[in-house]
Amino acid sequence: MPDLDAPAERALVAEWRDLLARHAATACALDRELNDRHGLGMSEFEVLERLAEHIGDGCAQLRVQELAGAVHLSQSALSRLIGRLEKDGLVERAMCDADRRGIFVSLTEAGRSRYHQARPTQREVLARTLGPLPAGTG
Amino acid sequence: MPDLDAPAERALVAEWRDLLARHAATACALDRELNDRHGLGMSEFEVLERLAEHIGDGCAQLRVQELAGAVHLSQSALSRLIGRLEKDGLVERAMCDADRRGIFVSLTEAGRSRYHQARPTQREVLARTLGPLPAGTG
DNA sequence: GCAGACTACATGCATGTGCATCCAATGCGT
DNA sequence: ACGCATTGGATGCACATGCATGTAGTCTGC
Repeated sequence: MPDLDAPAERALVAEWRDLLARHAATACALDRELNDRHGLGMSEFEVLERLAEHIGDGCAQLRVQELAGAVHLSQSALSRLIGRLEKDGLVERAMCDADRRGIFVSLTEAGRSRYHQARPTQREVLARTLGPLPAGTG
Repeated sequence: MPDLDAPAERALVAEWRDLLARHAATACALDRELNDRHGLGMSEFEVLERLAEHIGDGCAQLRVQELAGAVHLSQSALSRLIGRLEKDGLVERAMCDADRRGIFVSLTEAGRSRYHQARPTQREVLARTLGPLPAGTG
């Protein structure tokens, strides 16, 4: 059996706590600023960004499942998130011919515009929150 | 205005996505295993751990506010979390004489026992999930 | 000692999430 | 072509969270 206070274990716990702290700080700040300034949540922005990035690939559409992996959300949560974005006119759902059960999600003009407005805000928050490594964690 | 595709910015985004991925993977695995094997959530475990650690300080009690900072939860969420732990008999709430509006939270025997049972599980998941750094992130 | 500001915690409410499930469509075996 | 397992996505439901607010206790100024 491992000794429970081994240095390796303490380092692991410290790393986990640091990860938790950085995630909480960044996610919180991101959610607040994106919401206040652009009416977007953190995950909504991530989805818009994936869609915007994918457009560069030539095909302006992405299946729901692919997005799920990108934003670390369950399939059901992503389905509703896309529903919200669609309700706000930021994305559109379209069926795809090959797999008629699959849904293609694409950015609307409004969605592209909103994304471009929000991106500097997100980058700014990331720079502010992730940039400065917290010196003393323990 | 900054050029939006500057390397520094891309590095920032990559760091953020890595953080998100590591957090999601670890939190998800942790929640699942702690729940399956010990009936605890991730945050519940964290609270028990803080309480257990604090006992070593000589005083077996912690104010709710102090726990909030440790688990990155809102005050209301923490209040309800403590309520759940109390309902399960894992912690006890006690008033403190000095500030009668403050609440001291302390581990019960059952809580201490549960924590000691759950700790190896948590450490195991951390080692499995955080230990192997993902080599290729970009 | 009392009024008002403030602090610590609890609670009503709206919302986002995951699990289980449901529905539609595809693929496979016969 | 038909039945059955599987996949992609939507939905009912339970639950955890955050915000705003409520309640109890403390502190300051008078």
